[in-house]
Amino acid sequence: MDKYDIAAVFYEIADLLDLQGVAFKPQAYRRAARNIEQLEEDIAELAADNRLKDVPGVGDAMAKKILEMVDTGKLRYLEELRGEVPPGLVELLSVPDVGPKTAMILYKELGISSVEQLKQAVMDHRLHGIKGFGEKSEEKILQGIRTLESKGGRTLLGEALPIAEAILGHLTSSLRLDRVGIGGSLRRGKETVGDIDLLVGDDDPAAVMDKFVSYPDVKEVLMKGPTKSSVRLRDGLQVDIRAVEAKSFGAALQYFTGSKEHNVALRRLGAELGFKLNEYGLFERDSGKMVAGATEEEVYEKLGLRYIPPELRENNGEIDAAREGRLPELVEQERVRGDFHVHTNWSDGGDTIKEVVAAAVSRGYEFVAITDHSQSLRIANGLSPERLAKQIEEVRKAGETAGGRISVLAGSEVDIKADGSLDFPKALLSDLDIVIASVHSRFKMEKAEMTRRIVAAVESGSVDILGHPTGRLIGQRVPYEFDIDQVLDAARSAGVAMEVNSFPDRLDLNDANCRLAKQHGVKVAIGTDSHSVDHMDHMRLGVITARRGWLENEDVLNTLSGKDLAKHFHRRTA
DNA sequence: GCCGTTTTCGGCCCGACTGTTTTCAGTCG
Repeated sequence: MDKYDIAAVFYEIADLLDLQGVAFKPQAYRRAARNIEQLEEDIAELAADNRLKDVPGVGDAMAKKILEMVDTGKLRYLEELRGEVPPGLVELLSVPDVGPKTAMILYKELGISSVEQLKQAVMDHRLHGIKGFGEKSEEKILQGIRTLESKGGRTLLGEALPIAEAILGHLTSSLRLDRVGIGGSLRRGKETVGDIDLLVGDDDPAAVMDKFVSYPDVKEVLMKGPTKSSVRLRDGLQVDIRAVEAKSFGAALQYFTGSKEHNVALRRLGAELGFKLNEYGLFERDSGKMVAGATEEEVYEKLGLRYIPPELRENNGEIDAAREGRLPELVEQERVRGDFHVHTNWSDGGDTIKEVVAAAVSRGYEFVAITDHSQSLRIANGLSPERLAKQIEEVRKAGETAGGRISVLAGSEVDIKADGSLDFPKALLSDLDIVIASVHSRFKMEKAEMTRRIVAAVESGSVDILGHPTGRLIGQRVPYEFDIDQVLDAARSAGVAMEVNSFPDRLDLNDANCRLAKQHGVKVAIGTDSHSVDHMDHMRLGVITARRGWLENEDVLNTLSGKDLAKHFHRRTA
């Protein structure tokens, strides 16, 4: 069993103990599970060295259980617990508004032990007679089940962000709000979010709550109080808002941005320094005196830390780095000088080369690469060698027309064929300014074969960027199987960059792999993979993903000036 | 079940909101 298996066992134990009404132990198991998941070292090795108790939250009892799992692959204690709790009850906990207490009552009173049975019972109004359950309870639970069924999944960052911004616009259209912002996983830039969290610092919160629930897209008001409200939008997305006094805005923003793990670590640090940290501020424990809270910056400062950007707040080493002054200077959207990956109506894009160039100019870019598909991708109207040669001329002309305002790069997103060869002859590729190579077929290859295929393209001498390197589509398609370390090593030797494809359902490389690329000494090139000029705004999603991967300006080729860029890609051999 | 400048027992984050309860329990974040 690896660390994830062991953590999963502990999470399940926590749920089972919760259902039995056991206090405190569930938190202890969850805390240990979280720390086990984040271990850098191999847990079997820790076990062999008798160092399991070095893991925070793991004591004698849990160390023994981990040993048993490492040795036998099972845990008797878990089997026992499962025997005491009807199977299926854990599943009930996934229904919003059903917690351990409710789940146990439902089982004892009505024998319910699955979501399906619960749904049936609610429809038959069988919850009615039970003490503590009324009409509203049934309605709420039914709503919860419907939510679970319809939106079991999460919402893409690229979808949630514009919605959050629209709601903020609605609030500020008629109210003068000094301090207002997005919190939660959306602010941290996670690739998907479960809901949208908004925060307001204002001394008239009631007006904000009224305005909030009047947003036109609201389908249902889940709760509304003087400082806290929740709504569900027509598309099923839940939005929470919270209001605090202006003097607490920074502390509240920090608190509601999370992550939970980051906050736990931060509060612990605060406690060590004699402070109490909550959503209202940072307080001296003894005197109760407030020492920070209006801004996030001062909260971090008083804790002896450099300001930690939201994208890093995952308790992945950022707190130590902030204390020791070695946080990365993360790449910034303002430093992005161009887009490496844009399609036009020559293949499957919607707009002309001229329109793409104009869109790039209007975004203040210094360069834009025209990268249409290659001949094998028939479905996308991929270019034949002849058409590509013709397109290169067109691109050159567009560049001249644009004058000195922008450099227009002639490029291609060339297919990596199943045998690892490229979809255009080498001589033609050498006429281009920039070549992205991508896998678009035969996704289900065996791992070693796929690795060879991609490495061959990287080492071809014709490629500048590996396009959407893992091929995943968020929530739809898993990455293809290949050895990413091997590909990154080859890319480093060949001077090939990894794309961060910023299309909302790709974000490929993802955050963790961005960090991995940097560790391998490989640069990253952000491309929007735009199929219409509107898509070019997705650049920010790629930047956020790179930031979550701890990347700095120098790690990201989009920050290079046109001149340095030419130098960078010139190394490609013909 | 873990942890300790509160150190081997007694805490463990806690505030907001809802529904049904007539003073509070349960859930969520």
